[in-house]
Amino acid sequence: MNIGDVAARTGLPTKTIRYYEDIGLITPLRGENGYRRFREADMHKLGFVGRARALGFSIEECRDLLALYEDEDRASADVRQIAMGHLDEIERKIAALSDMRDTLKGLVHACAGDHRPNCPILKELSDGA
Amino acid sequence: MNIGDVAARTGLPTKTIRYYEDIGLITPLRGENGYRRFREADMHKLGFVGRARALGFSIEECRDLLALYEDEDRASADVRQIAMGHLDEIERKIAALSDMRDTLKGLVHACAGDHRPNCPILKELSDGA
DNA sequence: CCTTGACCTTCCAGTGACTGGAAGGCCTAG
DNA sequence: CTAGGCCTTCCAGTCACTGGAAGGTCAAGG
Repeated sequence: MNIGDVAARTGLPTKTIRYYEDIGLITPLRGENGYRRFREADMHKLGFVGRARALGFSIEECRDLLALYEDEDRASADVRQIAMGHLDEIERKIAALSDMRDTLKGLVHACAGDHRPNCPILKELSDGA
Repeated sequence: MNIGDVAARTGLPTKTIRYYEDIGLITPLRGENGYRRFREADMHKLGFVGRARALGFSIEECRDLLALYEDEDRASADVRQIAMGHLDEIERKIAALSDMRDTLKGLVHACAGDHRPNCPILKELSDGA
């Protein structure tokens, strides 16, 4: 299979697939014409990485997860630890964003949003009161 | 005032302050020795940008907000629109992260996390079921 | 046989918002 | 006169791609 077919099947852009080869996540074969030749296993790995990325795992976490996936003697505890670390990270991001949202909501609510210059949003940014 | 004092007072790293000059957010004066010389107005702007960044506004949004702040004839509606656009962005990010969190939580919960290799997290990433 | 257009290749540069580090000038205290 | 703590510029790296240029390959149609 050529890269275009793999892109269509996995939903990943060809650029991204080449990038994943660059950084050693996958190692497709090469045809005589220099084209990448993907096996089912390569496709499968790309799907795996795509789903892990969609859950917000970093590339390095994806690499670790892939390694665990391919290790028949893995301990599920190792997988779980990566997932829990990532879950913590996500919770922290959500908390930070929620704080921003609450503050912003208050400011937007307090702002008349008309033709006049008076604006509590700018006042807050200016004073930090 | 030298950059170190400004950094201490605003809480921004010196590197960041120099970067903000690079991209034209501030324009401190220069002493005969080549050192940056910051006026109160520069400090004030840096505080403004620091607070806007803490609320998650992008640098370009900060630039626009600063311009509005310095425009006595601004309409508060323009400020409000920037803030509301950013608020939307934040809500979308929170929603995306919440989805990830929910999925991950379910998977982490389903995983025994012991010495055995069987792992629903890997299974999900592998199958996308 | 030739051309067209859709593929594929590599390589380089840019994104956002910094951050780290090297190499070197300036300034004050002892 | 030296030590150290400032300051300067410039270059490179981060993360995970993304865009684009220049060029090779392949299948179909004339």
